[in-house]
Amino acid sequence: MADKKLVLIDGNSIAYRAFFALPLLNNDKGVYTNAVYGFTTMLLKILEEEKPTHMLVAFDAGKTTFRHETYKEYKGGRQKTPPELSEQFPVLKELLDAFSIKHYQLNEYEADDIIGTLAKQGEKDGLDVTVISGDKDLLQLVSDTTKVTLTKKGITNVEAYDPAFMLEKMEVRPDQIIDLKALMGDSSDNIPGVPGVGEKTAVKLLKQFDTLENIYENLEEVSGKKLKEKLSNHKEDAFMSKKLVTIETASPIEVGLKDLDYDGYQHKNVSSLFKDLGFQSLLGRIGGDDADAQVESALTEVEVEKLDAVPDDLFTGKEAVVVEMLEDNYHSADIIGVSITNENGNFHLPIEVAKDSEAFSVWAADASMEKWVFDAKKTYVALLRHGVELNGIEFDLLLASYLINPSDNHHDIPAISHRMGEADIQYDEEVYGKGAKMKAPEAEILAKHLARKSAALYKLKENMEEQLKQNDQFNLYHDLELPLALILGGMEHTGVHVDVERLEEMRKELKTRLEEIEAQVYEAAGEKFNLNSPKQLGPILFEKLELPVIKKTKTGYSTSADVLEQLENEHPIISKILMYRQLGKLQSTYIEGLLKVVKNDTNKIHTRFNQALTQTGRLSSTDPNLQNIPIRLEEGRKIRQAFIPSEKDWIIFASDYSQIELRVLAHMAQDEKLIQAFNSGDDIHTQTAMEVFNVEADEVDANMRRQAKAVNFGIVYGISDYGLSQSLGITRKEAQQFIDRYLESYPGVKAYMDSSIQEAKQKGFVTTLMNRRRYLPDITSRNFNKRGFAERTAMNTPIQGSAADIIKKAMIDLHARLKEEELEAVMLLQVHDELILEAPKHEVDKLKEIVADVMEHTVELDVPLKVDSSFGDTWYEAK
DNA sequence: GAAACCACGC
DNA sequence: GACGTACGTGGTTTCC
Repeated sequence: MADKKLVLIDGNSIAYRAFFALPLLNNDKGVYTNAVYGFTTMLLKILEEEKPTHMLVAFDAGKTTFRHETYKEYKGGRQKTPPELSEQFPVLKELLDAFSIKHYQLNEYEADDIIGTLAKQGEKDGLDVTVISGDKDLLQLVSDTTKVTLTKKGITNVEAYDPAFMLEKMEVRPDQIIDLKALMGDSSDNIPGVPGVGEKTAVKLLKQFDTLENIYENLEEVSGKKLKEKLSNHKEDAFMSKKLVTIETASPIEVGLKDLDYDGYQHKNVSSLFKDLGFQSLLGRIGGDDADAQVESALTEVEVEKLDAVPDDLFTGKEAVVVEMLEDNYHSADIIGVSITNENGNFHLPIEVAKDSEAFSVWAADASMEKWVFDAKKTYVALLRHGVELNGIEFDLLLASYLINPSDNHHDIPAISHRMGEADIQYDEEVYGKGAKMKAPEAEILAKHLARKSAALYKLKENMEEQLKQNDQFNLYHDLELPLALILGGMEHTGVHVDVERLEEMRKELKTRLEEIEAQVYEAAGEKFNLNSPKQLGPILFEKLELPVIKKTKTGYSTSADVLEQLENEHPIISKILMYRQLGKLQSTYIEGLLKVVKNDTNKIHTRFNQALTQTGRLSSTDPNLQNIPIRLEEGRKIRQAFIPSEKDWIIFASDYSQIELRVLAHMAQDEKLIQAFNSGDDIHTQTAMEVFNVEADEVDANMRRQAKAVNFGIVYGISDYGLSQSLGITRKEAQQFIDRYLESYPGVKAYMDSSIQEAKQKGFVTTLMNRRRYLPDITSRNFNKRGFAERTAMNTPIQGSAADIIKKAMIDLHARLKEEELEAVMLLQVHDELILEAPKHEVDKLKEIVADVMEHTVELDVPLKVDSSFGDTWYEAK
């Protein structure tokens, strides 16, 4: 037994194993960590059990290897690495650095070759060698002094192969592994082998003939005519395969054993990273006496100059700017500091210095001076509140990150930095605390934290823009989302005027009615209870009143509206509960909810549109959500009476796209029938009913139209047969039949849907008209559910996302047009397929023409876009 | 503070 | 046959 021990780890293989073995968890900062976590548990185990004196983790480099010269289809057809995994590789390397473990990759070579080369050197120098991988190919390296440990199931469940165990388990010797692979091939690496020869046959042949060469020299002795034929027909494939699977043990590596000395890690580096990654459970496993002590941060020192006046020569025309607030509502939050980074360094400005400085305001307003920010809208609105107009915003890290991959939630400077392999920054939570404990740190710490943020911003611009260009998304980013951010900022800042007295009136009226209904419910139930509690309501309905149980939830009886509606004829209490729910919702969410957020000095509401959240490209609206103000039921619709113009003799003006998603579908699918349907101008749901039920227009009754409408709805939102069955109250089978009939009626749509799924499988993502992306890693999942969901998403996102692209572009065009025509009208809200404006009454005629014109022609599709407009003294009247 | 349930819009 | 099913936001209750 040698006293020196070399451990060689196949980094890619173990990372892949860990990624697929563990659920896709991310830490509280939104960085995916499952592969890193799995890798770490394995690493800790190895350190404990193997006690290596020399160590290295090898990674694959890039796309091509010298093997591609032999066979250009090598590893062809392989699924692209999911972005959720690729983004973990930089973190993995950080982890290895923290453990002081050497890692290495070499252009044109695979991790296998690096490992093979070092294993041979180790053997020669008399070291015990252990190779760790999940790839059976590595077994060819097994010898008396080299053992290969393969992951079995999961990540820490492993099996160690020495020559004896190999013979027992694989029935071949280590040197026969390459012959074995040459015969059986390997579909995951696209290695052909001999078709029809699997593991069993290959082992049998090798037992008889020992080597591949020997098999072919004695082909006549091979038993079985078919097998002989197959072997002789694919001789070239077999020998090429052998060449491909043979590990290069003399690769031109630039590291040697002397570089691989391993004498443990610095405890503080590892524990600090574990804390960063949220690996609380692993902290205990690395022991150390300061496990609970405050870990000093591993950050490098940052230089920042604190300014109490703005010097004339501060600005260069290319600066990264961070305007920091603690609370997330930038319409009211205090600015706690401003940080600027340019080629001369980092500079910190207290907000009083910034907003009172003439030089700062002039620079801010100067569009020729570039500003690079994270969240243009937030930065713009926050400064606007302090009377500073920010022009010349050239870069928005938030929008860039969102467009590159919307599913990477948590788009913030530290998280993005870590994803890009820049660790020299802390998360806000670490500096400010969270929840009730959140507060600004002392000035020195704050200045440094903000300096790190603006410095990161300054550094990341080039790389992010490069990624956008490579994705062909730079136009989407630069000419659509970035200008839109400022328009949205303007809308939010303008706010929507509210008739507070009207809301108060409604509240009083509702309060009385709610109390009446509540009393009636208690009367009918025979006891008082909390009517807002499903947990208390359940037993009353289903035990005391013995109503039939239709659906259960995880925790008890379901009392949702669709359940209650089915019970309406069973007991008079039900309709009262439904009414209570309906009115209660209006009262708490809308009346009281809106009253809570009205600014008392102006009676205005300032929502925030989240432009970097939805997976489809739509906006969302919070605090309050003005995209879900009731309209369907009259009772709720009256809420809209409280939304009024901000000036006397002004009106509310609303324009909405008619069936934009279905029109987009017709265009993208190039379905003749659907295009024809829209060109004819007839009612689309009736048209669908005619197709699906195979009847003439005058035979379509209300029920058929209703069903056709639900199917159209399903197509647009990508719902499943189950979803459609729920909305129509039919069985899943019947729903599936509807969908099938729809797709038969519109063969172009069917072909398009299939191609979307294919595209997702091939590229790993789908795209919209303007190149927005959505990654769908689940598209190849073996889990029926996940895959089904991914498939429906692949069909639906290009439609919904393209519609989102279009209305966003319309907003930019309309903004420009209103200015051009010198109208006072302003946009207030966007609700996915409609725009709400306010304007002086006398502009109405012009608006009717202009708004529809802009919206209908912002893009030209193969079907017309149609817009309906209306106006009135309140949002309610604009219908 | 988080999870569960419910309900509103597109 | 699985297993839980468009995208969001927000209110209330309940539990830790």
